[in-house]
Amino acid sequence: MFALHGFEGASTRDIARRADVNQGLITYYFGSKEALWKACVDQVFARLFDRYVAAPPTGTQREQLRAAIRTFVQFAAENPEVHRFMIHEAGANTPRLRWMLKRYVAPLFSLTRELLERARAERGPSIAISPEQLFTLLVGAAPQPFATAAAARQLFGVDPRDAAFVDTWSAFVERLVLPG
Amino acid sequence: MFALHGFEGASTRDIARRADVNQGLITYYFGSKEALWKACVDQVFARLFDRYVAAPPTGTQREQLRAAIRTFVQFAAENPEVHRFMIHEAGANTPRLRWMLKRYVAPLFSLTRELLERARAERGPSIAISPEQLFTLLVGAAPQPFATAAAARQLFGVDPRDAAFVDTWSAFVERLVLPG
DNA sequence: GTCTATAATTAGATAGAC
DNA sequence: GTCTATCTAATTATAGAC
Repeated sequence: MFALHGFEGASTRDIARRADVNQGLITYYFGSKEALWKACVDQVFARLFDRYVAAPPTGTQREQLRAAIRTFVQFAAENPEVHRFMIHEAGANTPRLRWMLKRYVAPLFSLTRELLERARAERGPSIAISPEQLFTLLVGAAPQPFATAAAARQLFGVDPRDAAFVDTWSAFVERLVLPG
Repeated sequence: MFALHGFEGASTRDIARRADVNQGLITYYFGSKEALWKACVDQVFARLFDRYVAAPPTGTQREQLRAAIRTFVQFAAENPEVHRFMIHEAGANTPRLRWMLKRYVAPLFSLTRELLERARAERGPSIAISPEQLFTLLVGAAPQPFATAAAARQLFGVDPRDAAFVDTWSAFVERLVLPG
């Protein structure tokens, strides 16, 4: 609900209804609407980090970078709400944004930067992208078809949730970062 | 306000306060909150189409495609709210989304497709991207640093509104689509 | 631990003075 | 055309029964 309607637009009543529980229980378990929101962010980023822990990268540095991109695209396909959380929150410099960036996004950027620098240090085709560009491309472009699935269906007549689409899209993003 | 907080999250009272007018005037001039939202979408897409009318593309088909990308990136830099509108609305298949897609986004996709196909028909380096991928890349990646400017400042220490940043970012997106 | 009931606030829309 | 005042409904949070 936060991903669909943003923090202000999502109502705790609707959230409770969707969860088939009483609205008062949100206060009982989380304390406030904001604490519930933070718990959602915690959960969704934990899902992302778990994925990297579950499938530790192997092979050359270039292969590891490619695998990391693929993992991220597949995560974005299954969890489009992460992108929506970011876009909803990143418009204004709120305490919620600073909390989410410091806690989750900045570490993710550091990991991305390290992967890229190691792949760059290797012999092979040159990689013409900065860490900031790579990260922005990943968090901006990779989740786009999944976060706007309703638009993709109406405009392109495709369903981004199809496994075939996810594979094709991931290959596309990988090729943007690692040509050849 | 709609771009920052989404349709449900933006209140007509706050909008009226920001415009230094009375809240009742929104009903007087627009009729409803939804009509005000549509007027905002009308205005912002008119700004985009005006830009293409003001600077009609010239040169080879490939140069025209490149110029169109640059125009779009610069528009996204100056109007980050368009991207936010899209992400806010495209999560669910609402009447508002269908209205915006049919009225503005579908025509934009058709134009993009035609530009790409004409550039493809020309001799020159091959362009390995489908119309759908190009469009998704443009509407997803190009506006990302501008729509999440607060995050870019905190994470990267750069201000996406700087003219130098916009130029560099546009060159990056152009190179993604048109290598070489 | 889960519920009903409700307090306090805020929402979009409207009525009517001027 | 712009304002104040207000209506109805929805919001978050709380109180208290069980």
